[in-house]
Amino acid sequence: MKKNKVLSATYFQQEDVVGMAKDLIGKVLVTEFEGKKTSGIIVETEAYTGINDKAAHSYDGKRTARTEVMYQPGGVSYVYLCYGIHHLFNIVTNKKDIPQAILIRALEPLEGIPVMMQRRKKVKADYSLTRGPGSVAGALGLNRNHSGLILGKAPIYVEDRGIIIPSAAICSGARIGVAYAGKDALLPYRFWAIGNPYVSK
DNA sequence: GAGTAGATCCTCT
DNA sequence: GAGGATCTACTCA
Repeated sequence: MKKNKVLSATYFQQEDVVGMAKDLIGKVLVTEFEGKKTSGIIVETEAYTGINDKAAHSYDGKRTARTEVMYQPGGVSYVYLCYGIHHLFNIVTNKKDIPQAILIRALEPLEGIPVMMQRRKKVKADYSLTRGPGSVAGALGLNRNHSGLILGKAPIYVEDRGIIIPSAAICSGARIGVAYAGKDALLPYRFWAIGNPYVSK
């Protein structure tokens, strides 16, 4: 019986953001809000490498009230409202003052599926429940009030449940929805588990 | 099945 | 005042 290991903040303070984005595939993201526990296996991520990355909010060291959490030490949540509708959940990584983050794009639901369906106002469970970053945050009950929370304990944490995704089953490619970033949009900073139905097309 | 438009509100200029 | 790290539904074939 494998022991579930909660990833500590120091894990997220490594310098290899892209490597961590890949490593997070197969880990389990857990939230506990209003006494309701929801969790899912991370099956798709994107790395945002901060000041060098035109697609990141923190490009060129831009520092605003919104991006301030990205400058914190790794292991902090960054939740951002996009298009007035969707919340996107990120994990801040690297050391203090280095604004890098990993966007969680898709999960495979494990626990609390009825709660997720309720939050997403769905009557039947299908693959769209946690496919896409806006859906993930919605299903887990995250909103921008949860930005800046420390990961590693309730209500938000990431567990290693011993789920091994072989490197060969992880694909990488260009990111989605960041075409405005020019050539930076083509960087292979997106990772996903091959063949998983929850991964967006 | 593929392509396109609309929703909707916070944030920065 | 404009635009965004998106999703869904609807149209057309």
